[in-house]
Amino acid sequence: MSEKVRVRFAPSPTGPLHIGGVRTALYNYLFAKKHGGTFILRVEDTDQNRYVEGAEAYIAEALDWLRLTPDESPAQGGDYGPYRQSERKSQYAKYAHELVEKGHAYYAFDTSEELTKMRTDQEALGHHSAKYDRRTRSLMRNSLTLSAEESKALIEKNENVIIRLKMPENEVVTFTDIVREDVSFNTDELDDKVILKNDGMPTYHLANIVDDHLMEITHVIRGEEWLSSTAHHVLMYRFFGWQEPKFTHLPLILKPSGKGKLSKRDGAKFGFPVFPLEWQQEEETYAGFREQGYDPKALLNFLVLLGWNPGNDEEVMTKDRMVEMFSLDKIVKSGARFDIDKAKWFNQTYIHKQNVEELLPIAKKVLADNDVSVDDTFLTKYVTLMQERITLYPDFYTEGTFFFHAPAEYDAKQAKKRYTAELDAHFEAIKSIITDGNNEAATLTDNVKSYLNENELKMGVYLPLLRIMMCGSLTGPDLFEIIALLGIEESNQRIDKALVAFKEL
RNA sequence: GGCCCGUUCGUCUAGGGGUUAGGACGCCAGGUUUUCAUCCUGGUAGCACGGGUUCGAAUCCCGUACGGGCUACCA
Repeated sequence: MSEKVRVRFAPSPTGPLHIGGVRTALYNYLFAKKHGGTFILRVEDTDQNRYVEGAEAYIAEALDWLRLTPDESPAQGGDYGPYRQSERKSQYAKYAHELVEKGHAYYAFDTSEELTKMRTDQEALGHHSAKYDRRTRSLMRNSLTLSAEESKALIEKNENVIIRLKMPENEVVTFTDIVREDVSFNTDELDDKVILKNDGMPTYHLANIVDDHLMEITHVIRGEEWLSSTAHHVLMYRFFGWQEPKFTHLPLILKPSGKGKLSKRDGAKFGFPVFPLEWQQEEETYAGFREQGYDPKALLNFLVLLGWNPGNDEEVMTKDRMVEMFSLDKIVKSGARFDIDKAKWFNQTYIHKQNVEELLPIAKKVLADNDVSVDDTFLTKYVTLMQERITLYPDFYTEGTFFFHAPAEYDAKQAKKRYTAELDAHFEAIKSIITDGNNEAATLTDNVKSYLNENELKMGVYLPLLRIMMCGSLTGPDLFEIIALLGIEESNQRIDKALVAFKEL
């Protein structure tokens, strides 16, 4: 690649960043880093009606959490700013006018009522979803149908004045998409898209290509929903005489089951997040991966493989490795269904691979959120014990609650199966072993096991019972590690308590 | 409806004229673990359909079906 790569992630601040948007950002980021290029965040806030307070901050925070840090952005600036389209408003009109002058665009004055009427009229004639195009524009009020004087007067009145792109007649527009290769559209099928709105703001189509040109974007990597309007974009580049960037349209992320692309409400419906961070809007809370205890690195790893592969069997990759392996031509063409089980597996795998030291502050916070505070020595041992038993970070509490609260109830079925009052004397003996023995799990294991052996007692009876006494059920890490960590006093108390409770079962 | 894009195990995917169609998640079984989980081993399951082209198609072509996107003064 001879020119310096510049790519942008261009979300619209109309709500929280969707997981598909995160993947788009990731691919842009990886491509930029792979080629030593620049990753730009540009906020496309040209629609004031859809602007949502806090959405831009959300996007920035999400990218930060995922460490997808832009090189240029509204927050940090750059040589091609401003990076918020609302702040670039004054620039767009002149480009729209340039297109009018060149005969590639025209003014239109139709009210929304007139537009609706045209569509229903066309519908009556048997034309479904009629467009404002080469066929219908002659029926409407615009600078192509009105006299120059009439148009001028209407433009000066400035009511319902917009600029539309004029689609050429019967031309085949072909562009190359890196994923899909050649894609063609006939201009007769394309509508005259509005490029400058009545409020003076550009629509996406104009703003996007003007900014991409001004910001010297070399590669446009965006969702497949833009594929259909790319012909318009390409035409505009040609009208302006600008070099067009290379296009890559990403397959969409689909619902885990059923029809359509993954949407905002699917999170609640399927019971998993579709947003990186939790988001609240109008009394509704949308779950976030961060809040549910996903590691951002694991999320990224899961996402990178949803629609791309490194060309070999590698799955667990660091971000550096992703950068190294990334290439646009390995992007898959078809949509990918979102599978939360795989996301969980990645998260678990990442937790297993982490150093205990990295996990310490995370576990500490999870425990604190559950009103549990522990000292560092305990925490280190606890995390070491729990690390391989955890899928999501909150499991640091839920998988080990018995460490912090003595069991309130016991697995009656399993206890009854093994317990009789005759066993009490031996549990008293085990208590004294715990009391006498040093506090190492290994020593405890040896001492208790040799006691059982010497007295010809069954391990399969005493050990499960001892576990139920400590944990309430037949789950959890190594029994003697638990006892060692709980300490002599607490362990013995649990035995006493259970011995009483077992008789009631 | 029209235009555009797509279709390999349930899911993510590799493979692009000759492969026992490979890997991963999930699921199932066995082993390890006094338990659960982890871990290890094995198994399960797929080329949407119909026509061509070819000695030979999952792979190339056409059609059909199905899925997706777009069809706003939204992005």
